[in-house]
Amino acid sequence: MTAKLTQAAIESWARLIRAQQLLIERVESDLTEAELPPLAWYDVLLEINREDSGRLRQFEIGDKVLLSKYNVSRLLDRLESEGLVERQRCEHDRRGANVIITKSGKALLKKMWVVYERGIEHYFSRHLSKQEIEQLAVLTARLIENPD
Amino acid sequence: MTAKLTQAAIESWARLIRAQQLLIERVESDLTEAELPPLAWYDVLLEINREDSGRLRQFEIGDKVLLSKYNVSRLLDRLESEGLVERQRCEHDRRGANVIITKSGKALLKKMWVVYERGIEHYFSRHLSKQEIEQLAVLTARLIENPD
DNA sequence: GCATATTAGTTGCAAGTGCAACTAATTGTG
DNA sequence: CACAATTAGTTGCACTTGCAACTAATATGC
Repeated sequence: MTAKLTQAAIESWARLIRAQQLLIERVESDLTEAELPPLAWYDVLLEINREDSGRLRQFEIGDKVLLSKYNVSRLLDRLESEGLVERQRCEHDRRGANVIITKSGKALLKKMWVVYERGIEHYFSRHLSKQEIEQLAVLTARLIENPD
Repeated sequence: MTAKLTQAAIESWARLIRAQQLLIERVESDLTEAELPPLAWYDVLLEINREDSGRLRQFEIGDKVLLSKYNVSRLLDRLESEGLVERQRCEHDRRGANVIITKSGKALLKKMWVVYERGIEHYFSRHLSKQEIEQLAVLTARLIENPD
């Protein structure tokens, strides 16, 4: 109960939050400038595209990209109306849908990656050594794994 | 132009983003559960409270908490209508306002910190050693400092 | 000193998000 | 098997955010 937080811990926390906000903001702004959709679209398309089966249930998408079910539902509405994904009735569980990525979804993924990759290089990896990148990966993995 | 991104860099980036999203989500959810306002309110109140002068211009708040001017404007509307801050006409620059924190603003800051502090301890510092916290602070500082 | 550009802040509108309530299918329990 | 509980997904509503347009005050350039 008595949280014995050091000043260093608070500062480190604050910087982690801030760094991520800045990075995302910069990449989003690059995407907007290139007249491309936001990162969330990329994330969803990427996860579907990654699957060997070529499809993903909506709740699986939600788990993977950290979106609540209603936001997945509505994000997919937008993607579908842009012809980037399709929803197919699921045979085994007729409550739900399998989502698949279309040809133009894959094309968009490619177009966005050009901008996204440059952003990661530019705002992130350029400023860190191989070892530092590895360190960061280890530490953030620990934070992700530990739900509390 | 030819971004030579390693797989390790991409993975490290992805984890940084993900870790921060999860941490924020957890803290926000703790705040909601405690029937307290979102983190953004805390951030703004904290920045004002930190000032020796006891006041901050709106654009300064925006710079500090990484909010666009229109969002600062509207967030302050909400804070002001809750009696947590006050806007005072600025003498030297009559376009703008000085924002000050009220007694109940300070009280809220304290109440929120109880929950926030526990979150930082729980989701963050508990899982890292002193050295790791320091490492993370150094690396994220580098990312923050380098605008591109 | 005056026209122009810039900066501070606000606001209308469209879009996105969170919450709670809802439908429909599935799973679990007796 | 029947009934309750859970899970997948959608939707209405209120609130938040992003963008662009706006007002008003200050700074700049000739």
